[in-house]
Amino acid sequence: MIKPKNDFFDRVYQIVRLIPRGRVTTYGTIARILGSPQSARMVGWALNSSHKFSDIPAHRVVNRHGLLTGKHHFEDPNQMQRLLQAEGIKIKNDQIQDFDTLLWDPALEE
DNA sequence: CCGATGACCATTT
DNA sequence: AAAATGGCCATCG
Repeated sequence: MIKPKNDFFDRVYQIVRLIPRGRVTTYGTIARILGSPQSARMVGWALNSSHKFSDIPAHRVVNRHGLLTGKHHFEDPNQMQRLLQAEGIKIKNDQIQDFDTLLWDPALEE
């Protein structure tokens, strides 16, 4: 059987990887899907490790307000905003516009 | 080994 | 209504 503890990390990666292009999700949303609505911090930590991975579009993951809180952790802070804009997402002052529309919730899709 | 921190969110005072 | 703290799990010193 699987190990829930290690799975936490992996599960975050799975979900982030499944984020469609032009969409964004939040730490809290992912955490809720994982089964712990308050483990959003671990989601952020998982993304921190995701830095070493290449298949983790962390730029599509933002905080509850659609604010690019983690941009500072990227190779270049501007890159996160640039990537999102490249997908058709409009950002102003690190704030995603129409965030409510772009928000992708797996629970709603599946 | 123990203490502190971390890209957050929700609840309580 | 705003501010403060708790909670979650793992990694770093």
